[in-house]
Amino acid sequence: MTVKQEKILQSALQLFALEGYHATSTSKVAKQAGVSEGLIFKHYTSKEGLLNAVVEEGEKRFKNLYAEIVLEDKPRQVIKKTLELPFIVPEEEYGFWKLQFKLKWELKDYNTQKMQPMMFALSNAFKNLEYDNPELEAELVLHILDGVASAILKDMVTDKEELRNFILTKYKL
Amino acid sequence: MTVKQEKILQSALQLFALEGYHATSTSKVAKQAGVSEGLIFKHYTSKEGLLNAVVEEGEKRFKNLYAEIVLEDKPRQVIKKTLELPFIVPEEEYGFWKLQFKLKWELKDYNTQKMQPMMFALSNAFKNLEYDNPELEAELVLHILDGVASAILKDMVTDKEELRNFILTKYKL
Amino acid sequence: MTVKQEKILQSALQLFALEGYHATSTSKVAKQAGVSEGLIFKHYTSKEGLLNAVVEEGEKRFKNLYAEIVLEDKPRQVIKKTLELPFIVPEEEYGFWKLQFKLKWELKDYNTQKMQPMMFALSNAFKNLEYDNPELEAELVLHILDGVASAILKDMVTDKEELRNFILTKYKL
Amino acid sequence: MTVKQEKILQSALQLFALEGYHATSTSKVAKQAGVSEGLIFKHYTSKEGLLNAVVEEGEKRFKNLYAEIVLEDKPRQVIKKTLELPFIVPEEEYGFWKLQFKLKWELKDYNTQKMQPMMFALSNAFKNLEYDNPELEAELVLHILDGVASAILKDMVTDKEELRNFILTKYKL
DNA sequence: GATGAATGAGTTTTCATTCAT
DNA sequence: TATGAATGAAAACTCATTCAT
Repeated sequence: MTVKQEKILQSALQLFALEGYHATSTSKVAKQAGVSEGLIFKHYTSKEGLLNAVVEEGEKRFKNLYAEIVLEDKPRQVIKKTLELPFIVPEEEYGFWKLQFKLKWELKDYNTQKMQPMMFALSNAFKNLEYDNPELEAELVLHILDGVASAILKDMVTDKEELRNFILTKYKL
Repeated sequence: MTVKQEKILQSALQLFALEGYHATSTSKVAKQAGVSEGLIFKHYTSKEGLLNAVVEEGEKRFKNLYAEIVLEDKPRQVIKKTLELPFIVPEEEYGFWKLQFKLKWELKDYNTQKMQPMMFALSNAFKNLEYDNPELEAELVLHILDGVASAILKDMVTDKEELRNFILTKYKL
Repeated sequence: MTVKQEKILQSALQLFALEGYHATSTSKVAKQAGVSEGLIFKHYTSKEGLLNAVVEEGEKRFKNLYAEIVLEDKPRQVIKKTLELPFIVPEEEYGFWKLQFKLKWELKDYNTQKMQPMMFALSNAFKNLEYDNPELEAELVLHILDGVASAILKDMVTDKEELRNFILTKYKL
Repeated sequence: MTVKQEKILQSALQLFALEGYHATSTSKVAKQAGVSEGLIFKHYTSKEGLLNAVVEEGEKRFKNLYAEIVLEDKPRQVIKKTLELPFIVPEEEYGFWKLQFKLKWELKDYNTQKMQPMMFALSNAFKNLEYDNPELEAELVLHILDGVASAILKDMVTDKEELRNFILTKYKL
């Protein structure tokens, strides 16, 4: 991965996040990356290829993010860490995550399996805590996660700390 | 509003929902609507104008949808009806609502005030039920609503009835 | 000639003068005239037909303008009146005359014969005044007329009165 | 400036001259230049950009044309060379100059300062020759220049040599 | 006489992609 | 590896014109 190749990926990430995949032209990406348009195709073969690289990068960061959740063995901690996820993402990364959420709607076949390991970890946690319906509890937590993260990324949450505490208290965490 | 003008709006709605705004060309819309491409511009001045018309239509339906929630006076009912929203939308309308969710991400300045009346109705309801933190309770309900609706529209919820009952039970409704 | 028909002609005149024939769309003309686009075609059959009407109107005014020159019998007066022409046109009519000058360049076959009667009157005048080369004198006067009128219409002449006197003095008129 | 870029400029020049700016489509220009339409926009960003390039080219040739007049120090020669200008332009260049005259009417803000250096040279010449009103003499010469050039370019002058001699004799040159 | 909905061909412009260097 | 000239297809949009009412 050369410096310019990296530059392209970063620019694509930023622009796709800001304007959406379809609304971003390869020429814009090239300009922002400070490279020739041709180079994008040398490195990523097509615009879609570039998108895939961006998505893969997303997957990597995704895995990083919930790695410790999946590995966590204290059930309370699993739930707590999941619900805290949207609050611990640093603001510089909002653009990146916004893109991931955007792509979930924009792409026909955006990998939906991604959440499976977390689903599994959560329902296990609820099982250990002897909740009546661990699977549904897990599902609800993921929906809350999604709803809260969406709101935060769209800058609709004014007091994040307050919301976080409120949610954690609700779940007695 | 002539028949053809209506036809254009319907086609735009459908295609924007299916493929996204940027990925849908005006020529496709025209073809699907069975009209000349020029007519789109006669009636809606630009592609963006057409989008605005679609968004306005969305706003209308939105208001319809939560009209009875806002007018409801029994606090339990306000909350119940809100949380049931994603489950009562008929499947034929999924395309339409998918578009609205998509647009929230795609548009630079998608009207975020839209939820204000519901926010107000909900926090009032929680106040009447003497919850400790009615505003935050209301906010959380809206985030759940958003998360659940997203999941349903993306066809990620296998047993909707089950999920609905589970959520209502959680809130003792 | 109905009121609306007149309105169309006036608007066409103004817009063709301001922006040029090709740069003016029939829809603009209709809008400015406050009529439906269809009406233009009812009355003038085509955009070119409208142009012809404008040109004919131009010819009429043209004839009016040099009518008294051609009829004038004192030779000095013929020359004087010719050279004074650009200075006596009222400023409200500049738009109209600008259009005529523009059309001379824009149209392939703008009637060039129009000047013939003046040419004739002028060379006669110079003949009577016993100039050596009356035809060429006449031609030059017409070129001066054209150059001066162009400059005035393009708003390049700051002191019209001064220029007028200067030219008349030159010709001892 | 690549070969094709040059080709585009030449074709534009020719077509704009022949048919006028507004009446010439970019596709025509591309076809005549033997390039893809897209290339025009790569090199000149817009149709107007192409026009600007054409105008600039005009300005260059313009400067060339009167360079030696401005540098001339014998006052008689300054005036003579000015008035001879329309007669020494080779016929192959008529298309080009026609365009320049056309544009003076077609463009909203065609640079009118262009004549300033000649104006200056001429009034200086007349001052040196102790004419009563050097500025107005200069202005008149420029109007004559404009009128005569217009007539020649519109092919309205049958005997150019005759006219040239006549004018020069008038000014005793 | 007048409207305005509707069209089809055309216009300017954008875009992803290729290729010689 | 990297450039940038070049393309062809498609995009958004305009325009003169027709026609039913």
